[in-house]
Amino acid sequence: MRLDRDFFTRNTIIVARELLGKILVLKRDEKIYKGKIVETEAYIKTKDDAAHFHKGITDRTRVVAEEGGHIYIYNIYGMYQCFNIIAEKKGVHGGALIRGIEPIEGIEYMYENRYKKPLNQPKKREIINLTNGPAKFVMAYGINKDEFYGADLVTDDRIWVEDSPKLPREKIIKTTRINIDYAKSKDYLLRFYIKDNPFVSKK
DNA sequence: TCCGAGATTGGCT
DNA sequence: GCCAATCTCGGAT
Repeated sequence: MRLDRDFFTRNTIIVARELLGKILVLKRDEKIYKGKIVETEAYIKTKDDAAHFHKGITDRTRVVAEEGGHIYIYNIYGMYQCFNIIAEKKGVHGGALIRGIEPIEGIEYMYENRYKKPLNQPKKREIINLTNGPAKFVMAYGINKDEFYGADLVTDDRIWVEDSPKLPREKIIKTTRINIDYAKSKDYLLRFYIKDNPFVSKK
């Protein structure tokens, strides 16, 4: 069952943590992609200079001002894109970066999108490498900014998040975020991942 | 096989 | 010039 508005319009940190274990579903050309969210990071509205919207909303980040459930995609390092789910009520700024996904359905499509060749006798390492990073699963799903920037996971008919049973507390690891050494907020414990899951980008 | 350094790349500020 | 990243290749294990 699709997560509704009430899931996304809560506090950013709660949304980021509870997204673990949920299923990101994409339907394109009658092809279904499904994957379990295994790693997230929260970017929050106060005292977080690692957040793109820290100094206020710009044209790049305009969707962050929308109500929770919208999709914020940004370009990074010229060649990659990262996928965030906006949280909080309209006008409050916060979002969760999805950093890792475990493929569940449509693995053959993900494999083709990543390696530009059909899936045939894949190595275990190749499967892990499909979706164990924030730009990797975006490439695997074939998501791009032009197509999905600002889309709404609550109402869109191409992409949504499906509910799943709440994870037990001991399966959730809470730690520091990745590659934000430049930020004063680098030591905030705003990264969450599922313990022992191989599709987590970094332990 | 694993790990670190270096190259890659272009929009944003 | 900087950056919510990734790939490749070399040398070490």
